[in-house]
Amino acid sequence: MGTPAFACPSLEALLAGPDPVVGVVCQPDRARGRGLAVAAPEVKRLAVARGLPVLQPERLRDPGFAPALRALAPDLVVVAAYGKILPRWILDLPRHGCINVHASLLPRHRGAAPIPWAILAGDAATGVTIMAMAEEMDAGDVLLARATPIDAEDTAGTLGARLATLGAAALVEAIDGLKAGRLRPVPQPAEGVTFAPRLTHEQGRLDWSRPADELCRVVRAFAPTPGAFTTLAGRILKIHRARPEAAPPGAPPGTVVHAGADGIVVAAGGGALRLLDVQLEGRRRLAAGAFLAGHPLPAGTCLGAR
RNA sequence: CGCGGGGUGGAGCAGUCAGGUAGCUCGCGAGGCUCAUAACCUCGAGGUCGGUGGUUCAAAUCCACCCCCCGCAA
Repeated sequence: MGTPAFACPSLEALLAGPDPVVGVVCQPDRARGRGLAVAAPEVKRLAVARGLPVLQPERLRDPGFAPALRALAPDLVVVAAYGKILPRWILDLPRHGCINVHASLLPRHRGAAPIPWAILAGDAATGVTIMAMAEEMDAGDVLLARATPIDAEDTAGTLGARLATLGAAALVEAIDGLKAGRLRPVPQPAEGVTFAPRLTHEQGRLDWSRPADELCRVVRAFAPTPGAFTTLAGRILKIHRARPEAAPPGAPPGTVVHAGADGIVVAAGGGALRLLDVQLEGRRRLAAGAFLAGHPLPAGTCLGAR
């Protein structure tokens, strides 16, 4: 059971393994994007390409779903970013239970958005955890965890891709371990629990009164989508890539203190943020130099005015 | 039929409303200045203005249809 791209490497890994994948469950196709075209989730596209049966219940208690899932008779259910809370009856259905691929080192960052939250928190490292699912969200016993350092250039995109791969490998390892009987579920420590709820678009708005290194983390956590943003003359300006640095003294937060091919330097609450890749609403993403060719930014221009 | 912005020399933009010589900031090439330079000055190359059709003496500009890119909202 999984829905977005994060779950695809895990599904691929299962397909490559010795155990048959009897079916795939993902969220329903949704009207999304420009023009509200109906689009299938990434996992469904992969499953369909591999000829797997796909279930897409709107609600898990839809009358047709339970019989359909039971008919697949899974011995084990693997969940990776499915997007719905599983009720008791599903957790109890497979003989070997349900295991989950979670993109953090539990008990840190329980919830829907562990990857951006790890970046926002300034964590030096994060990872994936394979756990035996319990009713409480992301609180199940840990079977296996694998860490990866968070690089200063990492974005939610790059980190997510890496964790998806790491998660797939850990999943295979965990299943092997379970079959060999050498994996023992370990309860999560009571200390160190944090929560990583879904991010709202508004949380990507850069508050220039905040320190530059914090703003830089927001940029990385929101990249590539939905993107951190500020405003320029009332229009949304997305910031795709930026770097924190020391600020010249005296410039009020949000003020452009330098603009050139080497970046647009904006004063923050502490230090300054050098904008490297930006995108004006309705326009393409551009490097600072290219952006400035058509949108001159005199020093003193203020960003983020409301 | 969700709302909206856009496609103009290699890059980014103006010009479109009030049809009539293709503009700006860069990049590129040549020359000059300079101890020197990514700086500065001069000159230059480079565009069937997304596509098709229509209106017109004349279309980047007006009309119709199509293709592509992007922001918002979900």
